[in-house]
Amino acid sequence: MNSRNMNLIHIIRRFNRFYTNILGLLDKHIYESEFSLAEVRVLYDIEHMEVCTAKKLIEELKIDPGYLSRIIKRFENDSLIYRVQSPEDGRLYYLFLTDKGKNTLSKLNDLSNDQIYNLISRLPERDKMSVVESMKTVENAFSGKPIKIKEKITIRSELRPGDVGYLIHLHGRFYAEECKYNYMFEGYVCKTIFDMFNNYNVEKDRFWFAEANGEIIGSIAIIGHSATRAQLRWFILHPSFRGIGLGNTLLNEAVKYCQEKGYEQVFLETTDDQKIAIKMYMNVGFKKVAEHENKEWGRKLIEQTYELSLPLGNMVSN
Amino acid sequence: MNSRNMNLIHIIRRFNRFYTNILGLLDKHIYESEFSLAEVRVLYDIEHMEVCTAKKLIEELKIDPGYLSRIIKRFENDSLIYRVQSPEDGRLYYLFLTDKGKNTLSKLNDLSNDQIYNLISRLPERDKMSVVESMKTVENAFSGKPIKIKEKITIRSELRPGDVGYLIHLHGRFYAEECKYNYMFEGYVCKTIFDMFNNYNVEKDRFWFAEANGEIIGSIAIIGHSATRAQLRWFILHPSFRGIGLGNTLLNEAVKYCQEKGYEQVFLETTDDQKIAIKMYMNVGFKKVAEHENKEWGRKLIEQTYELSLPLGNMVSN
DNA sequence: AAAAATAGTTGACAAAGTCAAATAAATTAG
DNA sequence: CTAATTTATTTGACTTTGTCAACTATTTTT
Repeated sequence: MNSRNMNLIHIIRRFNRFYTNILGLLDKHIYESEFSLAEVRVLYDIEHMEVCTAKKLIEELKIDPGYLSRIIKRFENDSLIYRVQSPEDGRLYYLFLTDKGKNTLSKLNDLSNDQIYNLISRLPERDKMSVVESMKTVENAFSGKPIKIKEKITIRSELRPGDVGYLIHLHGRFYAEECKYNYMFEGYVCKTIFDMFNNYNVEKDRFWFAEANGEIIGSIAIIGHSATRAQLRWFILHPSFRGIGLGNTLLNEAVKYCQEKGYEQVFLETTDDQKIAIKMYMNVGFKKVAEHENKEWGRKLIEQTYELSLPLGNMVSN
Repeated sequence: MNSRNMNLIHIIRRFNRFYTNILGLLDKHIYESEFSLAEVRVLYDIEHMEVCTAKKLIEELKIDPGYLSRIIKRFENDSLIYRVQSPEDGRLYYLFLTDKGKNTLSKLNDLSNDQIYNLISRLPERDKMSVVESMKTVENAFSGKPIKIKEKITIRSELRPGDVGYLIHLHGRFYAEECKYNYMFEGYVCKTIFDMFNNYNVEKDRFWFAEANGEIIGSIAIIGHSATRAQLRWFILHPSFRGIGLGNTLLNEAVKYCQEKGYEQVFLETTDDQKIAIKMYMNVGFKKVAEHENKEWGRKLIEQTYELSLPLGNMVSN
């Protein structure tokens, strides 16, 4: 352990002492409630785990099984939670919050939020940003992975100022990082967006943005070209949020919209190296109808056009 | 409490849960020692306070007087500490570590250091630095010390993929928020970027990006139109980072570059509502040379052209 | 000199957490 | 198919940790 490391260690230890106090301060309201810290964490985890059993809580919270057992018993007596014995495995009991339990937790959450609000509200806006970014940095570094939690992702289809810029940013950044496209690609995306705006109409065109923590992490759009023909465009996902079904969710939203709007033909343009996206397109029924070479973006690529025919009257059948 | 704040609160709460676990992990070695966490903190504080009494420890550690009294008694029995009654005030007892106590604490410290070393040793050097910087940021913010924000901002003039997208994002977002421009403005910025890329040349064109926490929070660019004439474009600052001289820094960089490149005339286009920016432009010597009306972006605006003449041979005089 | 305040101590207690043994259901080995 | 083993949870007995109020000793205030 060299002296540089010792320096880091000292700073980290000081931070730990400091943050222990902050956490203590924030948890004080819990001491004033009828619940212990462990109990609140149990309530919280029951709410946030999809399937919750005592076993899982023991692992997650590193709590003593006997201790937990009694907490659960007390919660059940107070009808904050109820238990359902698993039909497949009689040893397991699934835990659920009752309405009363949800209510109680929600009040505790509100208190907790207030405490944190008090802590940060007096900070100038840019310091808030710095603090939050710093926390993300620490968390990412120590957990070894970018944070991704699917439940925190929201999808909205309203187009807001700044959205298309961010969309271009994502395209420029990740096509360069992953496919080695050059800067001309980002310029090309700018042009497609500009052209779109010249004909933009909320009645025929639609964007969807997936957001996590208030930041756009994915997008897709449908642009109408005629009453029956539309184009699917700008389908992209931040790499940290792939593989969790989010791409399919966006794609399905887009196709559903086409059906509802009565578009009979949807086409899209992509390049042959977008293997995963192409698989997803084909899964929902897109077929390749044309291809040609493109060298504009620093690599030799095959640009491909895919088309999806939507059966007329599909809406009626639903 | 608005939704932006709620987002911050969620991130902070997640960080708190996460860091509670980290702290728990780090404290585990203490559980394996013969001391409780409170006891270790008492030992630590006796060592680190110049003059230590029970009273001070009670205030510092927010520990129960009775509880502390017993801890001190035990420590004295184990001859980890010794007490000296104050000659001025017989109610006070000054607390000191014995050699044995110092030794014990030092071993505990070593354990603690090792734990932290394990935590950070597997991180790449860059991450270690950013973790430590982030911790300092959080600590400063919460302890009321203002964050020296300008120290955390870096300016780079290299154009990277994703940059112009983010630049468009900033324009779309903040011109809408602050000047009520409509979405067409963002489309217009896309077009200006696209046009620029069609003639982009690193020898004549240059971008500067101000970054805080790895995120772009400001930009400016110089685009050459001929050997002697250039345009200043895309000057924008995230509102949270205004008023700290950053705008002038960027503007000066841009003008300096023009001088170095031998541009004799620099012009820029803006709108009459950009009062603060215009003042900055005029401060460095820009003069209004033309104006005309523009209604494209949802408001009646006066578009203005400013021009700066750079004296020939200015470089020589330096 | 009496009353009030302060620093620390003590006893009685409650809350939080631990450990090992017990129970009940599932899985595996023979 | 039964016995042995494993797994999820529970229970009893216990320790540790932390709290509260009453107490002593000393100093400060009135």
